[in-house]
Formats: sequence, C-alpha cells, structure tokens
Amino acid sequence: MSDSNLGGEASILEERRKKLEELREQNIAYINDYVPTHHSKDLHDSYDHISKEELETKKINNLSLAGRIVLKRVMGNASFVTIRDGSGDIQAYITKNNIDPDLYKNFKTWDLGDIIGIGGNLFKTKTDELTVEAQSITLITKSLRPMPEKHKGLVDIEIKYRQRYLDLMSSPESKLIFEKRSQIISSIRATMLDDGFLEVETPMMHSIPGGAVARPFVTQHNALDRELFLRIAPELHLKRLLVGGFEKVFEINRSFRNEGLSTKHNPEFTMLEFYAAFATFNETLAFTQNIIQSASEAIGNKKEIEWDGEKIDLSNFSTKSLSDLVLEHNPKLTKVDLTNLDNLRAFAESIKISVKEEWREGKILLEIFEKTVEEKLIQPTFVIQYPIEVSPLSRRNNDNPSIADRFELFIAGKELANGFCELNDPDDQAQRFREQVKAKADGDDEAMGFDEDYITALEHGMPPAVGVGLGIDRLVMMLTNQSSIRDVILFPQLKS
RNA sequence: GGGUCGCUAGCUCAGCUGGUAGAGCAGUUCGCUUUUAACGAAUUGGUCACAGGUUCGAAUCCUGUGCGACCCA
Repeated sequence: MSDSNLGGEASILEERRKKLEELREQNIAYINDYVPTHHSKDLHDSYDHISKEELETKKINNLSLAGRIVLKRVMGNASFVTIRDGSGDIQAYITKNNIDPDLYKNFKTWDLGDIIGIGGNLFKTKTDELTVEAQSITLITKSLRPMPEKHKGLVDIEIKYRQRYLDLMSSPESKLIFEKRSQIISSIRATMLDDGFLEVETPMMHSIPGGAVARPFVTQHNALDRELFLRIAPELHLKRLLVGGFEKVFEINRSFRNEGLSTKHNPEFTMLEFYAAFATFNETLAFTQNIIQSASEAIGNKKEIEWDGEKIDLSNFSTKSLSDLVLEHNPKLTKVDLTNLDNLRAFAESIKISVKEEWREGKILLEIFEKTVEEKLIQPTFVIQYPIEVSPLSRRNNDNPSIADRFELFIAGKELANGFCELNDPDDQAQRFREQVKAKADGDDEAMGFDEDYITALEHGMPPAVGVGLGIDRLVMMLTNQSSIRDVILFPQLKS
C-alpha cells in the first residue's frame, strides 16, 4: 500500500498514523468514556473452574472489559484476540455474526498494543478456555508504536529500565515484582502502626548532611541563596521528634547518596527508619525480625526462601558479637590480639587490607570483619557489639565504653538493617561531631558536619531510645529473589 | 579505573577459514468462522555502531572511538 520508500520503523509509524487519522476523521480517536464492568482476573477467578455447560446455563452476558491487544489471531470472518488489562489476560472471540461488517473489517487493521474495549458474554471454547464473545468492540486508544516482540518479550536490558512501561506491559513477572514491593511496604507500615508507631515525614533537603556516613548531593536554593543537601538519612530529624515528645516514630522514604551506580546501589533508595523511646535493645531485635517475617508472609513466601542461589531460613535469626565472629572466621587471631593495635594491624595487612595510619583497633576490627566474615553470614544474623569509633551516633555500652549498643542484620552476606541505642548525651555527641569535622578537614568527604541545632535539641533532653534503619530496596530484592537493585526500583538511575 | 563479551531489518537473532545480506516476529496484500507463539501464500524493510587501516574485494581481519552488559577494584 505504502508507495513511499521509508525505512522499517518509519513505515510502521506511518502506517499506524494513517489508521489514527481515519479515527480522527470519524471523531472516535482517543475516546474517553469507556468504563468496563469487569477485570479479567475476576472473571478467571469466578468461572475458570466451572464447566463449559454450566457456564452456558449461567448466561453471563452484558459484561465489558478494556485492555491492550497482546495477541491477535484473525481467521477470515472470525478472530481471537488476547487482551491484557491491569489484572491479567483474557481471550475474546470476535465474529462477523455479531459485529457490523464494516467494523469487523476495521478491526482486522487494529494492531498489537492498541487498547480496546470488548462487550459481550462469557463462554468456553472447545479447549475449555474462558472467552468473551464480543457483541461490541471499541478501539479506545490507538498505539502508534510497536510493542516488544511477542515471543521473547523485552530483552534489551537498557530499554527495560529506561522505558519501564514496555517492560511492565510485556512482562507480567516484572509487574509482579513491583506489586510485591508495594505489598511489602504496606506490610511494614501495618506492622509499625500496629505497634503504636506514628508515621512522619521529615525534610529531604538539609542544611547540614548528617545521620550517616556518605557523600551528599548538593543543590541550590535561589531565594535563600545558599546550598542545600539532599538528605543522606532522616535520622537526626526523627530524633528531634523524640525530644519533642513523640515516643515512637517511623519514616519510609527516600534518601540520597552520591555514589557510583551498580546493580547493588542506586543513588536514591528507600529506607525505613524507626525510633522508639524507652525501648530495649533486645526487644528491638525481635521487632526487626518480626517486620521482615511479616513482610515475607505478606507476599506469600514460605519460611525458607531463596536469594542469589542461597537457601535462607527466615524463621530463625541468630545473634552473635562482632569480635566472636571475627575470631570464629580467623583462627589465626586470638582474643588478646583484638585489643592489641600492633597485632591487629599486622594481621589486617597480612590479609591485604591497606591499613591507614590513623585507624585504631575498632576500625581495623571492622575492616577485618567486612573482609572475612560478612559474605559468610548467609542465615539471618544480628551482629552486635560494634566498636564505638565506627558508630558516631550510637550510645556507649554501660559495661564496656569501647563498644556501642549497636547491631547490624546480615542475610545472604548482605547488610539488611542497622540499629542502635541512640546517643542522647549532648556533650558526647558534640565531641563525636568534632571528630567528624576533623576527619572531614583531613579529606574524608563522607564525614558528617557539626549539627549545632541537633546538639541544642539533645540539650533539651532526649529520652533513651533505640533506632533502626532498614533498606527497603534490599529487603524487596531478598524477598522477591532479585539480584539487581534495578529490578526492584521502577526507574533506576542509569548512566546517561 | 582494569578485564571479558556484545553492537547486523522496527524487535529477537543467524551469517564458518574474507567473495558483496538472511530467518522468525512486527508491517503490507490475499485466503481462512473455536484459534491460542493460529496457520498458508506473496511482499516491504539494511550506511552490518562510528572512523581509519590491510586487501582485487571487509559484516567478517587489524587499530581507535562511542554505547551497553557482566566481572574485578
């Protein structure tokens, strides 16, 4: 038909635009008043299990559905189309017997990807497939561009992320991950609210980046003529709320860290942070475990799940101290070595850690832990008793001032959560800030600034509290068995 | 930043030791009233990522650049 000599893509677009022009001429392009009575899943749920004969006696008539054409089988004067709506797929049967012949002829030119409406009645084909026999058909939205290939779906991984809608329309598995993500977050929210936590929102734009050790994104407020930082954590604001008198608060929202892109890191990511005044360390471990187990159940997982090829038993969380774990996995180290700076340094260097001049025992111990233990913590493990010097916001342990009342949760070798008894001594906190400021001056661009306003808040008195941060993206990865963070974030940041 | 692999029709991919471009899907046309990755017939569509080089001749061999994926730091 086309007398032009355009290339492939241009001719496809031109062909479809021509069809659109005809719709415009008839004043039926992009119609806006089609309201379907049903979704495909409801029909499958209600009638899939009923026999062909029984379904006929029920006379399910005058229903309508709307969705995208994903498959099309035209046989002269009768056709089948598979349409996909928000709930799933269903087949429709369209014959010239029931449809105006001109409309039927038109229908044959409709393309994969077009959004159509089908009105009619339900029946089952001789292969027992639930099908809508069309009494009316409507082209609701013309699609001008071709859908992803119908057999293999979308395989170009870059298009999958950059044009996520193509992934979602062609890959139900991908869509399911994001449905589960939503269910996981709902479950977490329900667990928090059930336990009496108040959901709050604190600023995303900070004057001083704090609450974590990371490089921030910098932005500019024109009217104030000053720099602002996208938050790297909500922590310091949430604790100000404890000062104000809220005893249990949580926030589920984005934080931003100016780091490289990888399958493990996205510059904006979602965290749950919660703070509970007067809570004890141990009950917080149990509560954290409960959050994760409930979320897993909410998406229908069994007790044992699989992630990255590892079988993980989510019914059993253990608790071990950091130094015990380091000793366990490094038989050459003795308990005495752990408190001897020279011995520790020598050991760290022997396993190819480049130890910096200013590192003390705690920092070296943590590096040894990260290098030799972390990846081996496959089953859920709360690691406790972190060195105080690597925990600038946590409270010192009463019995041992060199360690913090802090835990990190590891599953499948990855850190899922981080929590601690909060430091509420303003003088101790001020001293820790000064150390951070010094580190920053010495070139550590991840170090925190001195947050004077936060110190003022602590001087008003913050109740003793436990706080926890839990990475939602990573949790979703684990619970849906995905190995790339890009598969659990709808629009991940990519190199541009 | 380093290494490995990839880039051929709108999409997914073949294309051997160098001889001048192929298939399936999508599109177009025709046939077909229970198909289901519907089918059968015909047909449109290509600066083989880009730039150099070797050669009588390059999608193919070499060099560089770009983009992407994976692994490592």
